[in-house]
Amino acid sequence: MNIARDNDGTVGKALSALELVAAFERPVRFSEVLEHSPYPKATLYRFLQTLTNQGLLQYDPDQGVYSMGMRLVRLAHAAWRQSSLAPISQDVLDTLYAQVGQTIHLAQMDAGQVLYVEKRTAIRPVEMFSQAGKVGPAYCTGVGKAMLAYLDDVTLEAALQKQAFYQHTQFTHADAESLKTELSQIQAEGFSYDREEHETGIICIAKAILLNGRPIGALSITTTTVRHSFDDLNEWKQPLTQAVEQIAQAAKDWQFPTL
Amino acid sequence: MNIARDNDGTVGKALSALELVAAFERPVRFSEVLEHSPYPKATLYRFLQTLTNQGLLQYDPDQGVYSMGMRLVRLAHAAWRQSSLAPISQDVLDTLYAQVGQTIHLAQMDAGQVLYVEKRTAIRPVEMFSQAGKVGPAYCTGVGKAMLAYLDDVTLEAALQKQAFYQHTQFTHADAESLKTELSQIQAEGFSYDREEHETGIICIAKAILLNGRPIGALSITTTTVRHSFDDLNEWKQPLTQAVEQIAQAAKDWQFPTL
DNA sequence: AGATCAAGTTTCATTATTTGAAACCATGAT
DNA sequence: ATCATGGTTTCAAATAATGAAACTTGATCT
Repeated sequence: MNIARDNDGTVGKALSALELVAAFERPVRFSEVLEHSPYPKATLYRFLQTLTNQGLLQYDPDQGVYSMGMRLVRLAHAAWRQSSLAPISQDVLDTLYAQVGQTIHLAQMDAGQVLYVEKRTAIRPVEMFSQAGKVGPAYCTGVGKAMLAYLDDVTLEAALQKQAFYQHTQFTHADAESLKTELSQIQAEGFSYDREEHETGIICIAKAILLNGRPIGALSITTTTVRHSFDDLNEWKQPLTQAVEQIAQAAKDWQFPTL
Repeated sequence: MNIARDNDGTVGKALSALELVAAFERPVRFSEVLEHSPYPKATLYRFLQTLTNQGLLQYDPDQGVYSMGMRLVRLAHAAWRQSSLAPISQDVLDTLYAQVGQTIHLAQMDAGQVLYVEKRTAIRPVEMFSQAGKVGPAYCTGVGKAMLAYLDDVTLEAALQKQAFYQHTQFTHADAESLKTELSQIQAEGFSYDREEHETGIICIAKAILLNGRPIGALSITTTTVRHSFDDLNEWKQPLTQAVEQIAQAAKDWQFPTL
């Protein structure tokens, strides 16, 4: 959905410094960040200072380490309510889960990657953030391909640029060409499949959620090769389509609650 | 925990523009934001453009509206794992909830406000982000006062400055002086209480989670006046203390997993 | 103790970015 | 056709960011 996200101005650079800290999955020292940073010492230092001031990072003076700030959680809460499909999809997901009894994922796109915003599983209903906000690749997941299939040319090219095309399994698409061929097929058919492209034994059927022709998210039903065959996936087309349409309608209504 | 967060530089200003959008709880037009903004048209316009480029906002060209971007959710996910108490507290919270059977809140501090990061309730285990990331006042909640009580003078003053002291009920602290008196008492006693200060009928006992003398969060057990008296709250002192100590220990261990 | 070294912090002249008034453009209403 | 409204672009002036180098701190070694 997003195109460039290159360094435009100071804000872009500061945010890229924030991502550097995020990349570590633990609190980090200044020097550790510096090693991975393209910025000179003084510059990076000031970035981290500013980000800390702003609450996007927090600094522990005892250990001299930086970690991600809680302001992000508050902002994400706003993002969640304001523009994720999750809050308007709760009931639909519950119904769909009751119908099919398989793992369900609701995802959106962020910078060419898949971002999971909600799910339903057999174990522990939902585990807060540990689940939401997770990212995954687009080129080898059902939801990812479903959304890519409906992107306009410019956005698609930008997104393809960012795909790693890492060969997770023998079925993973190896390059953009191969993927593109499947994308047009997905668009024609309306459904996208993951045929053990991401993980052996895991398959899924997915469908994009469209609003005015643009993909605003995707919904998938996942299962294993042990429990189901590829053909079985098609039996869920009807409930999946219904759920997708309901979410699309809810999203439309949400756009302008005031008008 | 944070002090200033005033406009330092371009990053600070851009983020304050982001907050403007967040304040609306729906997608907004440019002109709506402009009305509430201290910045001139062209400047705000460029801020929103930059933020959109960076994925902190998203723009819907059909409706011409901005809303919070999904990159925030991804960043918050990192924040959540890296520096919230939630991931390391799961087991402790489960145990505590099993012991007391009352609503439990785990909170941290952000810019003088209370930020709820995890909870346990009777209904629907947890509701993802709709719960996490919520903010509340510090001056009239158990967790808020517990944390305030252990802040150093400078940080405390900055935090008090931000309290609204809105008179929610007849028991709400009306000013900083009155609150300060209770804070020293809380520090002496080690426990903080909400005696219907935020909402009539709702009471709680809370305790700060300390690391090297600094409050890194707080834990509370909430109930109602219908079910329990003020004195009853004290029966939870022991399990509450134990839970707090376990979380503090876990936080200490987490600081340097590599050493 | 003193010397050595690494990590973190500050300075300041240079350079690049941001700023915002005003002009411009697009769209829809009168 | 004209006017308003909301949105977008321009460009010289004002401001903020930059980064090499100097400095401070604190830990480790001799």
